[in-house]
Amino acid sequence: MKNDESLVKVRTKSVRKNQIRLSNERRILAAAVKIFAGFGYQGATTRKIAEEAGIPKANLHYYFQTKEQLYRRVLDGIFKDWLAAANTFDECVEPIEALRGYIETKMELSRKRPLESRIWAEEILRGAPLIQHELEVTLSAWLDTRVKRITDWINAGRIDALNPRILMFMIWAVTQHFADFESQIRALNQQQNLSDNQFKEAKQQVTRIILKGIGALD
Amino acid sequence: MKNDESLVKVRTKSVRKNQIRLSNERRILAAAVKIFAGFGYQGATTRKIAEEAGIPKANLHYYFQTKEQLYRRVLDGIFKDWLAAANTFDECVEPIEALRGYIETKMELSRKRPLESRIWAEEILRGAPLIQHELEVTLSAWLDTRVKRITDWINAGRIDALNPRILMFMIWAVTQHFADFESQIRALNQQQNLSDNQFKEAKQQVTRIILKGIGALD
DNA sequence: GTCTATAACCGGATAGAC
DNA sequence: GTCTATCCGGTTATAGAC
Repeated sequence: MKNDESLVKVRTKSVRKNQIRLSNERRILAAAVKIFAGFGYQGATTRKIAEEAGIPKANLHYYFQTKEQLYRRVLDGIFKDWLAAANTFDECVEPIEALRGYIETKMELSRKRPLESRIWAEEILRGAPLIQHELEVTLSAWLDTRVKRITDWINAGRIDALNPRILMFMIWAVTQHFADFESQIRALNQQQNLSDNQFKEAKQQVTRIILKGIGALD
Repeated sequence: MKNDESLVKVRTKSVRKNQIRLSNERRILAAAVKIFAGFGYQGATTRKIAEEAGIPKANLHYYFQTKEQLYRRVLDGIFKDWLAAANTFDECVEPIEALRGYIETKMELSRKRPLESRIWAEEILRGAPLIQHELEVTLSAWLDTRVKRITDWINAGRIDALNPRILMFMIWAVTQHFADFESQIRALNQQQNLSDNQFKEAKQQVTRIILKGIGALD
């Protein structure tokens, strides 16, 4: 009897602790995304992140031992989103629909989660010191799969003959630009972020130029 | 006589000093471009820059009182190059030639001076704290001029109806991507930078897709 | 699990001799 | 104009009381 009770207590306590840990980790990770995006890896300080999360700095180090560990966790989350954005691409058979869906998904991602895009961009700018291996293995394999599909479309005469990798680079470049260079776009738009209508127009124009440019609309 | 001699001496000495100053400033600025591009503004240290320039840290501070002043000088140089890249654009009458020339010039700039492109990109990523005003005034006026020309082409039916600003954003995004995301491209190209031939292919494909995409080839 | 205090270190900038 | 030594402020990370 006594044994059972104490077991229950231990389990209850352990569950609650896990909930506390999870909830605190989420708070910290959300704060870290903001601060890393705003100041870069070097410019971000654990003090700023802790302040943003509303906890003492020491608590942050209790949950994430080092700044680099925290940063890696943030990058991992972003990488998963990146790969998942291709779902639309894979589900569609037609080149027009697959590419349109992918471009629109990436544009939406830039609109709704620009911070993550900027953290990714900075990591690449710095030479991808922490994610180089992931790029070479996981992203490379991911890209190969999509390259094959595009090659099939070319062989079937559905789109112009072109280098599929360079097409993907173009799509990444254009869509992520709206997140990564947001401050420049704002400065060139009367100090206003693009309105929903302006962004919709951008999305449509980007999609149309690329699809027409590769002969998918011929 | 004595007076003349001393005047000459002073002038000679002054000229030599100016040459020393100019030559040292150039060394430091070149080193600063490398280090700022490789580590970002926060990650770059005056010690690293001084080492790269082959001088003691104190000398660097003799020529540029603060790290921020040095960084501003670097940014100024980059901004001038950016604006100058539009010369081809302005010299050509035909939309095809003007845009082709501009895209190719920007691609060449990404190829030959990727470090500068990355410094610019990081500054924008961080919200353009130091160059916001230049963007709002100088770059904005620069862009307006090009927007007018594109609008004329649209009205003359030479290219499709589109938002000229978004077209320019697309061109910037795609061309600068080859400098800013070089490490990602390398990881997806068997850990090799694009060869001259690969880059040439990229340049041609980028130009073709955009020109065809906006109906300039119809 | 939380928090205050602090150790250990590093970076920007300068003093002052040469 | 050059260089060594140093100050000062800020950063990561941890010790140890609660």
